[in-house]
Amino acid sequence: MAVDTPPSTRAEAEGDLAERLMRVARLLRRRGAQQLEPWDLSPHQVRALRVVEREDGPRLGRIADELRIAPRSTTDVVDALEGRGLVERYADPADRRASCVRLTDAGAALLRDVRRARATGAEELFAVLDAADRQRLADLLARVEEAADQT
Amino acid sequence: MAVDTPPSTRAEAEGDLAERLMRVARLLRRRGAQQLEPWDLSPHQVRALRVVEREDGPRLGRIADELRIAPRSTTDVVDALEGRGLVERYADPADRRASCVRLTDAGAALLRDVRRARATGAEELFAVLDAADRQRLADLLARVEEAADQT
DNA sequence: CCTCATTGTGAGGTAACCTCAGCATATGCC
DNA sequence: GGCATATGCTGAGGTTACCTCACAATGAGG
Repeated sequence: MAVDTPPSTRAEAEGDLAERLMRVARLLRRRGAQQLEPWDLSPHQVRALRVVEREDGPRLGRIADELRIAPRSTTDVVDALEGRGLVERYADPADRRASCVRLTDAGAALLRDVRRARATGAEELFAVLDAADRQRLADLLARVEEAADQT
Repeated sequence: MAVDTPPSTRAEAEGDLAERLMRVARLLRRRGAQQLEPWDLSPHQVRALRVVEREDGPRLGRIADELRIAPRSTTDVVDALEGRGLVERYADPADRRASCVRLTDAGAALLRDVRRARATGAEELFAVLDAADRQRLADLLARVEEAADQT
């Protein structure tokens, strides 16, 4: 059915590189998902926790922007996290309409564990490369990323 | 709140590489999603089309395995695709319980277009790297992928 | 032939999104 | 100050893409 599998064309080679990268990313994501299975957290929830940590006391709206979901949906995400005692809401001192969110001790600890588990998974995956090759890989990716930022 | 941002630790460096890769993958995915927006297809539907092309007449169950969804869900995916005239079911000649799925001409054409759009997006993203660097990147990724396959 | 496994699908449930309406509060303008 | 308008969050209810369970049709093995 006219499938051109020979990976020799120029455009094909680009697609190949992209697909390869996506496959490795998938491996990484899958490993990460496995790692955080024991905690029974969705990737989105972890992402929310990370935003809360990074922004240190963001409002719900801020979290919505960061997660690229509707403000209304953020309410539910934070509710779930708060229900598990991982974060807590507190009144924004500067605006009485708004609530801010911060990590509880349990949340901070969990985030630390998740991060470590993830790093372990990554380390495992990249173990085939020696330090120099890992550095090369990181540099190449950095260049791509940087160029994309400016576009 | 005790966030260790200095990216100098060994474990941090691994996490950094992984995150960088994920960020680039996200750029790629986002570009891809934009590209196939005009067709109003979900990533999953495109994936299903690709499976149908690659396997050339797979049963529904096969598609389910490939997409890692329940067989029942595959019925809906194929229904949607068939409703748009991108694929069609036909009776499996070897087993009268089963249906197989094949691309229509429209489906094949669409897949071709999507592939081209994607390749264009990838080319754009990787344009900062010259051919040699792209090759290096592909090789590094290939080594990681290959090692992971054997694990 | 009679039992048991397998294939696809109808029915109905759940989780994570969404939009819209509304309340409480802030902000800008006179 | 007083009032219109914008903003931040949440209740209500819808959509989508999954899921499990039950079942009819068919295949396969004793």
